[in-house]
Amino acid sequence: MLERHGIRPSVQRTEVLKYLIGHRTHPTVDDIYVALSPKMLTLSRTTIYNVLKTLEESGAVRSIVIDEKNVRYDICVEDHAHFKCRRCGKVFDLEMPQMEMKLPKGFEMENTDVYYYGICPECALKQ
Amino acid sequence: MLERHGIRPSVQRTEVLKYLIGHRTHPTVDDIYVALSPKMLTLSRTTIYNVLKTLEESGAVRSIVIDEKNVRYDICVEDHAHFKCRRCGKVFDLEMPQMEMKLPKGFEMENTDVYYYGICPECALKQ
DNA sequence: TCCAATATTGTAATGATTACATTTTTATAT
DNA sequence: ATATAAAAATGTAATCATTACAATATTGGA
Repeated sequence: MLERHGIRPSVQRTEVLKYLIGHRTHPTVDDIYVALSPKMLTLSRTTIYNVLKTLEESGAVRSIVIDEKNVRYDICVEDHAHFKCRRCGKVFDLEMPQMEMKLPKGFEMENTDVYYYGICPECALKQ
Repeated sequence: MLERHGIRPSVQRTEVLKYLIGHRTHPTVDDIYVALSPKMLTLSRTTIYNVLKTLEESGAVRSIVIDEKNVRYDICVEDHAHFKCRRCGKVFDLEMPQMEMKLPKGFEMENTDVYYYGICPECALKQ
């Protein structure tokens, strides 16, 4: 998969990518670092930043900035929307809605981010 | 307007609100500070943060987090979308699109943010 | 006018991200 | 296998927006 995106595979790149594939929870840099560092004793946070930057530039992952201080990463790069639960904080992938927009003359739109906020099913049941 | 939102009017609150009403450019905290501090010599950045927090909590303004490090503020609190020009960086208010979404069972949606990215009319003409 | 509540101010702390110099690893040619 | 040059990883220090907090100032009502 790395090679398909023109990225030279290294141990660190492979592990970060594997983590993202296995954990579709939109982890932060720190989530990834905390998860991987016990197995990779010399792993550095900076490396995670570097790897994610490389992966994002090649289009292998996508970053999402939803309502908070730190950036999250998503292995799913197809067009989709995100839902953030304001109770538990989890971020879910949702289908992109059909949108009918009247873009004023002259605006050239390239892409769209859609973020929903509310309560997720699990938290809704708890109340 | 402040009183309508249950906020005690102070010089600082009034000036920040006036600035937002007069500058619909989605300014950052720093934009506001740089603009107002020459006229209010003792003005503090912290005050701007405090004022904006108060204004946002009362629903008088809305904050937007679009693709960057610092938060922007918008006096227009009605439901609308935002367009960010990737060339000049300006943020524009746009009409909220008609959206037809299939929200999976159990998700309780409260509000939605829609962000467009692309080239604004002015920058499109320049090229 | 006085007093208590509230707001403002300035400094210091926080915390995510980046810059950068050093070390390590990798791929290739010898 | 060895040497070498390019690329990647590492760790420390810097940056910068935001927040915490304590001190000072302002406000509105008794």
